[in-house]
Amino acid sequence: MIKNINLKQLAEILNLSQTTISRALNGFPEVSSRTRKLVIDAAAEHNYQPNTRAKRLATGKSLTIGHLVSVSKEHEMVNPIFSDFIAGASARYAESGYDLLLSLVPDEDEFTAYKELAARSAVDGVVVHAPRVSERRIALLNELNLPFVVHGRSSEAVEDYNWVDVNNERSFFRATQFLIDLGHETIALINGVADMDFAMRRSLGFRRALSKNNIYISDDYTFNGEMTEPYGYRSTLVLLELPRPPTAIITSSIIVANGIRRALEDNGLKLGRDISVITHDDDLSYFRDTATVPVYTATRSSVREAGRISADLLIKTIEDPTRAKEGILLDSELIVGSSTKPPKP
Amino acid sequence: MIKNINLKQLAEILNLSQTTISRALNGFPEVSSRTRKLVIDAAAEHNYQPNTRAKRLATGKSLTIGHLVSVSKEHEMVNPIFSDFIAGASARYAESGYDLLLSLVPDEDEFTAYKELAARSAVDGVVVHAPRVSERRIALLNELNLPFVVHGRSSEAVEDYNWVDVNNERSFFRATQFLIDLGHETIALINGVADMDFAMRRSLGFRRALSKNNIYISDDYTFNGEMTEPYGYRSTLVLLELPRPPTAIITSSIIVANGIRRALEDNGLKLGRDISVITHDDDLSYFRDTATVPVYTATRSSVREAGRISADLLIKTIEDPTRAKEGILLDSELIVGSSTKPPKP
DNA sequence: CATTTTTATCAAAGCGCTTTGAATAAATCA
DNA sequence: TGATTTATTCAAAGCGCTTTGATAAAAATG
Repeated sequence: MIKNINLKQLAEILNLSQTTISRALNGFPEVSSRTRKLVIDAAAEHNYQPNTRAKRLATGKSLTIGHLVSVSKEHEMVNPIFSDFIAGASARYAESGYDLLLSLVPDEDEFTAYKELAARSAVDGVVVHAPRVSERRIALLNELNLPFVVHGRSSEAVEDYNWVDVNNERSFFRATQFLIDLGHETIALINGVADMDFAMRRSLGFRRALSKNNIYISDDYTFNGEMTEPYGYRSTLVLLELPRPPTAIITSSIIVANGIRRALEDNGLKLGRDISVITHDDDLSYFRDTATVPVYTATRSSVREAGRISADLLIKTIEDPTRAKEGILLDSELIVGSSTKPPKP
Repeated sequence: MIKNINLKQLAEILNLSQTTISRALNGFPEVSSRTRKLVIDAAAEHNYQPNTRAKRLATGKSLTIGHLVSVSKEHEMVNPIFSDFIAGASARYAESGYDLLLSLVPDEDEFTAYKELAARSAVDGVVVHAPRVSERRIALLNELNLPFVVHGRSSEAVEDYNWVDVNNERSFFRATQFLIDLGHETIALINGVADMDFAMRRSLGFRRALSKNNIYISDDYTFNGEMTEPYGYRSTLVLLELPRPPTAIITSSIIVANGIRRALEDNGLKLGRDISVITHDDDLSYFRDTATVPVYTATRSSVREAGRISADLLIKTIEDPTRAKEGILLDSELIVGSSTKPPKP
């Protein structure tokens, strides 16, 4: 059985004080290089690692970053992008010695969960996922004085805060314009839940492109909901029932896009040829489109990269609390695939 | 700004010793009920929560459970089931006051990561994800004396260990038999990575059904790989090129199944009518099939439920280290959907 | 060479809890 | 009523680190 030793034992072995060992291992200058080498070697030999619990109490830091992911009660849905986001963030945390505390909370308990985390001083900072247009969590976290970074933005927030977001409005504006340029005039939007900030911004971009081109689309052509595959399927069926079905559909998630395609094919329609589709593509690892001509025309932006960048920003904020708040706007690419064609005459 | 107080301050406010307060809040019997009420009320009023760091050092427990998820270097792929698994586990941890420490590590660093976690005493136990047929982590964790539960099993392990698994062999045996009963004789298997234990067992079940029915299938009909959508697509294209394409396909993931369907449809074939498909369905929240007649015939088993059960087993093991090791075998249902029909004559 | 400065090391305090062992007050017993 | 239990409460130690302030030895200075 592998046994670990503690600082005191290592001190006895080396015949040095705990102070010196602690300093040697933490890179303080007031240790002779000979001693430091001795200490480092002995630590490696005896498999010494400072006890996390003790270190945290002594330093007053948690060396932990919290991610509270809320689980929609209605569908018990976990946003699938979060695993890739966290993969990016986790890599950055590891570099700086932070642990990642993950908590999936029913969305109605979200508020309490943040308060509790702060009260018991469990984390040095948190990442706010899935911000709404109007987001009470931002004010709360400021009140709690808990450093945070928002993945996304919250349009109605009045105070400054750190955020990392994709240019959703521009993204969907371009996507819509692209379809219009191809000749489409009846375009549907299958979007996320309406009060999510990203959904609102995408809707804005969509509508700006339409109005710029003097195209009017009735509300029958837009959908808001949790971005599941069946949601894409059902919404598309509704669209196909309309007196004048759309010739193109824009959607917010590749998972929804899969549902759209299924609905099309169930109705004997072919993606691209019969109805064009553009999706936002978070570049999820298990859907990564590596074909030479991608299946979907997409506004693509790596959510894993966003995770890395958010983690980086958060760590900087934690380590320098006086740091000015920063917003980082990532751009998405418009990747042309085979799901978009001019409308059939 | 919301300020939190500590035990000492609360003791001064109440004019009681820290001992009494600690005991009152932790439910010890030697506190008068009047005092206990006083303490609990004051704690609530002043928003007192014991400092996590201090509590952990004092108790010698981390009150934290680690999940190390390895990220395949090759595809940077994060297994999509893990978010639903963790959603289930997280709920159980919350009940008992455990935090969840998540670390996504490149698979070649996996071993070191466990060692480090144990050496610095950061967790009270871990969940082992994605066990291989031959799994060194089991011996390692036993050596480290770190409680653990394996999600899945490792067939070549010699020692006892805690595990929670689905009956993969039986599941795929039944699925295969179901296809054979429908009249299929040329059946393909698009499976996970070969050295994963679940993939091996599913393959076993598949082959057992075939040989029981005296059906011989060449290796050209079986695939092993990371379960992405493009993998399902590409494998299916290969199958369709065979001199004698399969009339049915079994696969290990609904995401792969999506790729299969896309490949079929790109070739003018219809799921079910032209080629039957059975998939294993982990009941992922964003793919949850709620149709009255499910799209896919599937061996379904909720991975979220598995998460809950694994968490429960791990907590029991942590709280009673002498507890005998336990294996929990979950069953999957064979849900008949519209993706399976008798083969075309 | 005596004095100041620098270098290297250490003992002890402190982080905010839990827990041990003692003390006091109240209740019960003989 | 005095002796014994029982019910409450408390002071102090301890968890394993980091950090402060002191000290001794070595080096630099005048």
